[in-house]
Amino acid sequence: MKRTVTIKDVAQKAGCGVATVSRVLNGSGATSAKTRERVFAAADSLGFVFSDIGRSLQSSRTRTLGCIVPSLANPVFADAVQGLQNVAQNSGYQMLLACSNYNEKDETEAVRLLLAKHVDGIVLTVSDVENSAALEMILQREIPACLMFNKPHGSIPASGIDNFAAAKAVAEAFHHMGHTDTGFLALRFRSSDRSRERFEGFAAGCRDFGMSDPQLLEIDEQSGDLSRLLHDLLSESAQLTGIFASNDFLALAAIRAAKELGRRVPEDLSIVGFDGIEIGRMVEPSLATIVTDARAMGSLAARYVLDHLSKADNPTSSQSETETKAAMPALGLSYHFRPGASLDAPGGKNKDGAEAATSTPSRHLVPNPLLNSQGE
Amino acid sequence: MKRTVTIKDVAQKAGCGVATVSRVLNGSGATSAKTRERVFAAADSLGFVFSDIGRSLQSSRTRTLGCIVPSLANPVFADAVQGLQNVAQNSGYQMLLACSNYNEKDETEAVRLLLAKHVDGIVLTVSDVENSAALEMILQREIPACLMFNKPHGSIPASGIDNFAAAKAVAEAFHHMGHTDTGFLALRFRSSDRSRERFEGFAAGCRDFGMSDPQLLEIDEQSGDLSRLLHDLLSESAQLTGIFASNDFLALAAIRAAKELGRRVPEDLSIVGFDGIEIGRMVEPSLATIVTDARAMGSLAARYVLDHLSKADNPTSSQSETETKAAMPALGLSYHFRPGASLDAPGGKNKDGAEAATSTPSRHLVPNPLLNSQGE
DNA sequence: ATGAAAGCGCTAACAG
DNA sequence: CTGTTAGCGCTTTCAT
Repeated sequence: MKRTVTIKDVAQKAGCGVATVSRVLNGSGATSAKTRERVFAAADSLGFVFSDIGRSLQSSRTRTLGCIVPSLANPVFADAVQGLQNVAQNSGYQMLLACSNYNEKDETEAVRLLLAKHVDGIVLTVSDVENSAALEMILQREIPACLMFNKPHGSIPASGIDNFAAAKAVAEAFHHMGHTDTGFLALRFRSSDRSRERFEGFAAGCRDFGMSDPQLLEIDEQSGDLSRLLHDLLSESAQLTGIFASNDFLALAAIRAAKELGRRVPEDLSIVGFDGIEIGRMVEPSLATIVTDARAMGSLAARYVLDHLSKADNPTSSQSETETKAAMPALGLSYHFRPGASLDAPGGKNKDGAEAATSTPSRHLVPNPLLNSQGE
Repeated sequence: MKRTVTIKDVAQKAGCGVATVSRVLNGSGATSAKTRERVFAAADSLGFVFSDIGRSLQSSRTRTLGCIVPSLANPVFADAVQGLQNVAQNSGYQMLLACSNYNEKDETEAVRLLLAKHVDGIVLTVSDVENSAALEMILQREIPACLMFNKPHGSIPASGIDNFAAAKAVAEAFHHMGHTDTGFLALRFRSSDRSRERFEGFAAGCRDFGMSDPQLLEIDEQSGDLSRLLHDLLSESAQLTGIFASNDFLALAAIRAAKELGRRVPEDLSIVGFDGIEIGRMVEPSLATIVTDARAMGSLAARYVLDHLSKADNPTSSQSETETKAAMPALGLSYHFRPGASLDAPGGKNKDGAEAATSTPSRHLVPNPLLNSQGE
């Protein structure tokens, strides 16, 4: 690897001091036209680029955001990262990305590394907000941060939707179709607060609508392959007419498993997902689900963090004067229920016809000032 | 944001010099048990973490890999990044991720930023290998790098498959089903060397099998929304019985568009994709496609780069003595054709029955020494 | 308008 | 065994 060209090299070639080079190339301080000329020429011919690491050491800012998601295999997270990435890029920030692989050890280690790298802010999704060493480290360091998909924690806000309410809307949809015996299907139930919130909301909804309590169908990630586990689970709960899966991925897998078991979807079993990934609209039957805007979650979180970088470093920041440091509520995003062929009345005898599916009144809009028309 | 705890603070609290702290915490050099004790205690109570930026400045290594992909919205790239991420993480490297948004300007800018941040290596996918300012910068800096999805360029290897050959296999599949009039559907044809290679391979295959030359159906990304453009394109080329889309995303969109136009797939129009994303197996009709292992492309590229970091910095490196600097071939990966319901004989009268689809002899295995059983 | 020098956090070389 | 110091690349006073 070629030796790096430093500001010294440029100074030497231009026949001036390093300070002058800095001033010229940064447009700071006054310089004479002739020096400018020589410096530009020298820098150019040498292919000089400022070293961000020298710069960072001096300024204690890295113009880098850290991001931690469980995995990129789930499009929901990939989308969120994309949203974050776009915002960051447009603001001249780079992104250090780490995956927690759904486990807390990697999560904590990732934060440690990001802090060591002195990222200016962090956007992340943790498995359990209430019990995360990673979050504690962030809180202690008082570095600007924002959660995605989770609930707010301490002074750290969260961009996401109201999982509880959304899950309740799913119960409503099932009820609307005449279901009473349902199940909630979850992978990593214990270690995912999102999963738990959705279950609670669903259960509450079922109670509200006079349905039986949903049965918890939990999949232990470690014990074998998903498809076999699903087969077992579905066989054991043949009495259920509807299943709410904690995310679309799982819902899709469940549909496949049900089909393999010879159960028709939705005639024999209705299935509803959560997330609203695009694929859901292309599969057969199309997937009924809660649609969320993962991309927006990423953008919103990124914008929040960028807006809260230390004032000194962020002169253009639009921090509102009225904002208090104490309360840090959720950055609420809208969601809505998307009907799909995977949900019908038990036995497929939906009397209302196709219209019934779309009549469920479940669009929830939460105006968000941070989300402006400029998009990302 | 709380002031960062530095090695000096620890030294002061432990009542010793900074060098001692460094020695103790890094396990380098000899130290007495009592000092060790005090240093650990001090560091611990202060919550000290080494600053990578100070370290990097001194060592000129960042333990960071740069990665540039067109977008994360396409699961193919998300998977590749995931593969890269896993390898990097396991080797103690972090990843700076940038998206080029399929345009060369962002691509070049991203490289500039990564170089400024002094990443130790770069893994990327460019739109056009033959004409990439980004690649030139990398070449000039002589920083370890590896391409993904592209062809090798100069001394930069590429992990990927043989697009030309794979596309030829698609022609074979069409021919096998009795198609003669086909089209090649591409988005961003001009700016994607992958697209072009696939077209060339497909055209060559068509010639080999005595079919008509495939018609090039090009979509100009800028001129309106995809679905309308597809409608137009499909309407104009009603005489074709088969379409090969340059990637699965496009294939899926084409299927949808065809359906909307009232054309049955595959009876009226067969469609084949490229990439083998998982969704393809869940849609209706299931998508015939070339299956590639994007994840492996990422892993392989990462491993290549890690193996080629400057020897001095990478004592454990397993660089082969025989490897020459001159030739830099492709890091070939295997691919295979996956039959699907979206491809049938014209008119849906496939005489061979379902078996025909699977009989296409097109599995290509390329043993790769870099890809060991340890996975990522 | 410009150069010299301090200092950001760290490691390595050199003294003791 | 341990402390002192130089220097990594850069910006920023402070002189000139």
